[in-house]
Formats: sequence, C-alpha cells, structure tokens
Amino acid sequence: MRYTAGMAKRYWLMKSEPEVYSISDLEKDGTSGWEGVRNYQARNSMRDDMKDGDLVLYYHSNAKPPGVAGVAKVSGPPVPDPSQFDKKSEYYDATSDKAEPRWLMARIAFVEKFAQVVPLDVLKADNALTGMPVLQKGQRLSVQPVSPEHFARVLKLARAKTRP
DNA sequence: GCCAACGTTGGC
DNA sequence: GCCAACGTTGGC
Repeated sequence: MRYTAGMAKRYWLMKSEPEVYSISDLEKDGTSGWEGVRNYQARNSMRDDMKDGDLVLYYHSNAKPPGVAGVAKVSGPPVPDPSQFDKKSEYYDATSDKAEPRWLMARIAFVEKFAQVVPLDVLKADNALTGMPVLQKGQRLSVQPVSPEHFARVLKLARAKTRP
C-alpha cells in the first residue's frame, strides 16, 4: 500500500520488544492484535481513540539500538484482548468480566519495515522532534499519540537513511 | 545487570 | 485518601 504522512486522521507510536514481537513478525503475520497491554492510559487510547486506518510508528524497545523499525496501521475497531481470559497467559485477569471485558486491544496491520531502524539517539538529536513523547525521560507508555508533523519527520528520517 | 522513573497495590 | 512498598519498563 502506498501511503504518505497526512493521509491518516491520527498517528501513534506503539512499543514492542523485538524479541517478543518485532516488525518482522508483524510482516510475516500481516495483522496482529496488540495483546498484553495492562496500562489504563494505553488501553484508553486503543479503546477510544485509535481508528481504522490510523498510522502507527512501530518502536522496538529493549533493542540494540532502540528505535522506530517501521510503520503499521490500525485495522478495524478495538476488540477484547483474549489473553485476559486465558488462565495460562501471564496477562490473565481473573477480575475481568466476559460480558464487560476490562482490556480492549487494537488490531494492527503491517505497512512497512524500514530498511534500517531509525535509532532513538537519532530521534533525540533531531530538533524537529523536540517534545515527542517517546523522547521524554521516564516515558514508559506503550501506546502514545504522535503529532502529524512528528510522524512525517520520522518517515523522512527513515527515507534519508543510507542504504547498504 | 543496574537503576531511575513510573504505575499500582494495599495497609492504615 | 495518603503514601510506602512493590513490580515493571526500558535506556544504558
């Protein structure tokens, strides 16, 4: 799919540890549910604000180097996170009601894997990205809003990377 | 592996 | 409702 910054209503950044689920895993699977978020602010974003077609910066945390590895898009409406009802899952939540699930998750689809990760230190060094939430010290939120300007800038940095 | 920052829990 | 203790995140 061809896309440009500016075509989505809203932009997001989602963090994943690549050893757990990387952009390449998403590429292989095509789509994926964003299971295991147990933070209310992140859940609220997925439940209330993420809409079909919104574009997502796919961020690799706890990686070498950490940084934005590609782009995904929100696919369809939020759905209950199945892991909350799975007793074998580390994300099992005995207090969640099946009729009124506590944890809703976004579904996302693969869009693009960057030729090279745009590393965190490059993001931090870029004046146009001042104020971007992921760059703030102590920012642990796994689902974050991104401004259209910041999204476009990160895409540009990804495109500017020299190819091997 | 360390540890600062942060969110959640639970005693009171 | 306060806040200390605890668990987790995530860069380094």
